[in-house]
Amino acid sequence: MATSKGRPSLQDIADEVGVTKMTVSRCLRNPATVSEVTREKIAKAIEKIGYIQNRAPAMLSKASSRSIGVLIPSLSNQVFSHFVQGIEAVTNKRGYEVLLSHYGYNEEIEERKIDTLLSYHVDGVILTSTSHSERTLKMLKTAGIPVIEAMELTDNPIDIVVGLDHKAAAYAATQKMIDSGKKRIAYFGARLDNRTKYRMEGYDMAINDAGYQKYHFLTSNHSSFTLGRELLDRAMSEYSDFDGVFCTNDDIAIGVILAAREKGILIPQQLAVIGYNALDIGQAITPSLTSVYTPRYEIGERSAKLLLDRIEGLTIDNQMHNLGFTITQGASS
Amino acid sequence: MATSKGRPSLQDIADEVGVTKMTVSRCLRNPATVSEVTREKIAKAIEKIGYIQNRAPAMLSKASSRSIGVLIPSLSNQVFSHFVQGIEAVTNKRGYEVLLSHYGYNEEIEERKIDTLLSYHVDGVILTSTSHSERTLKMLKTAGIPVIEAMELTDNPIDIVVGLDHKAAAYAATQKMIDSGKKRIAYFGARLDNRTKYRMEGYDMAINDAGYQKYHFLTSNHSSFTLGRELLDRAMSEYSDFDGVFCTNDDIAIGVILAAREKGILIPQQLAVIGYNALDIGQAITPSLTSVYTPRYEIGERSAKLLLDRIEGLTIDNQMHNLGFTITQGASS
DNA sequence: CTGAAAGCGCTAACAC
DNA sequence: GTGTTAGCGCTTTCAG
Repeated sequence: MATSKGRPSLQDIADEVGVTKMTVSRCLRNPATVSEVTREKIAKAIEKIGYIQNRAPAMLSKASSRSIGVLIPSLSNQVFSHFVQGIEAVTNKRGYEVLLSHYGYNEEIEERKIDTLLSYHVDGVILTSTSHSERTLKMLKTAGIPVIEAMELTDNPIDIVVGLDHKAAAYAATQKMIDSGKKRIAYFGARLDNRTKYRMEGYDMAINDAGYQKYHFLTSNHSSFTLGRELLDRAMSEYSDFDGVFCTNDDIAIGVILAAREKGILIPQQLAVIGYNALDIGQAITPSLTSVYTPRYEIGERSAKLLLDRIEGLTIDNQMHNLGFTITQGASS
Repeated sequence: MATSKGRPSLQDIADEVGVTKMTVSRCLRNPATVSEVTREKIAKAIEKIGYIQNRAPAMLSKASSRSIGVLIPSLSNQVFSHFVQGIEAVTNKRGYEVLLSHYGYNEEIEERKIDTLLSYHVDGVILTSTSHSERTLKMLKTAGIPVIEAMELTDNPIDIVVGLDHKAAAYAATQKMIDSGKKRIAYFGARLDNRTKYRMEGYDMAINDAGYQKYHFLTSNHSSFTLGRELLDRAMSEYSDFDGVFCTNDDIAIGVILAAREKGILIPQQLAVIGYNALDIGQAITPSLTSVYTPRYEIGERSAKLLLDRIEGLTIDNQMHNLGFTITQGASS
């Protein structure tokens, strides 16, 4: 009976203890259903043999895998790090595992990664975008598992959406600059993903409402600190009398502040700067950065909670969860 | 025959086409072994039905899962983002999937994550540290799969190690400062993980060899820009006449430069600063940061290559792969 | 509280 | 080029 070759199985533990693998299986999932003596013997045997769970059979039977898939666009952005921490705070507590994938803001890669996650029979998926390829949508539908779209809102959700209104946030940030008396405000954008587009729309609307002129400076390059400098140079060579910049993220905003200081431009007197996401580094520079704080940890938590609730069959009251934003006042505006 | 309830299976496609699932299975894994007519019919059926792969049976049979596990300590550090990109460049090309986990520099979490990865029957694992819990080591041994330890070197490897000599790199960086005439050089360290310790040892050795005095300023907080400022304040209140700082990472170094500039300290004349990792932001500030470039992308590539080679049964010539470092000369030293 | 049997979906090995 | 059979390791169901 003892298999004893290759990776240990429940049978190996059962043999060691002198019961059937069924008893061991029960003991692992619900210790209370096994007598205390047996339970202790099994625990010792598992320790001794070094048993490692095997998820394959559970996946094969229609049983749930107690794991969820999470897709993030980038591995080097604190925003998504906080987001995942929020998710894991919930999954840890409720006994689920997270399978993590990143797709570099690329819909095709997203599609491939989702394919892989589904092949592992995840019980649900959390996505960090609201636009997906046709095949992605079809696969998710075929899989028939709950899906959360997180970070941004949409009128056309797959199912549940948890995020914030980036357009409104950008509107508020731009309006704040307008209120402070700035009249020639530029928008610096990088990497043309959805959220950047929403932010630009918010900026556009605020500028329009004020009756001012729009100035877009965009690049499809990945955002970075040096990009802020480049965009500032470009903007200044085309128009010299800006008095404000709303940047699509903090990295660019920091780059702008650093470059502006070198050029002797006074911030915020000559040029007000507002960023987006309110990352730590904004507090390390002088002047400290005014930014839009996005509650990504909370978005992660809420997303996971709703997903697990739905997986476990609870009914969700509403589909759209807007977790808002706040503007953190720095000295740069 | 038609199952048609729940997720589509190979049988559903087989029924649609009028062959057995065996033919479909062959067609998926090795299209050349199936007639062209059948192949096309199967492709259409898969498209129509929306078949999603199921990895569970393959895992159950002793077949390889064609996936590897990768453990990284942090989700918000460009270093590991580059590292994973290097890995995926190789796995994509060779048809493997990556299962990603992060453990926040915590050995216990690493242990749990490895447990999970093994439960998915990954064919191999890439770790980003060389110190692991007893149980981690036992599990990896029991699983009997190839393991790579990446990023740092060790005398006591599990199997293959790919990385660089952080102590030597730190020694070189410190020596460079000494060569430039600096005599009172401090070390700023955060989060006391292995690599930070190696860097401190390199610093210590260089300072000792020069016959100078060591000055350690450490904190176990997570590294960040604001930390650089705090460490500088602490250092200056205890000793006022530093002329150089070697920082355990670029974030801290940037924080130091920004704070020093505010205090009117001239860099590098009054205070030379050297960082570690040579991230993009070091080029965005003035003065640009001198730093130690670590070839993490290449480490990722090499790690993946060696792991897949070993998985596929090739013999690996040597266990220790030192990929070196270079010092990028900025204006801060 | 514990055991026995069936089956999840796929693939390796062997026919034909 | 395609079909048949057996079995991976666990859980579900039904007995005892």
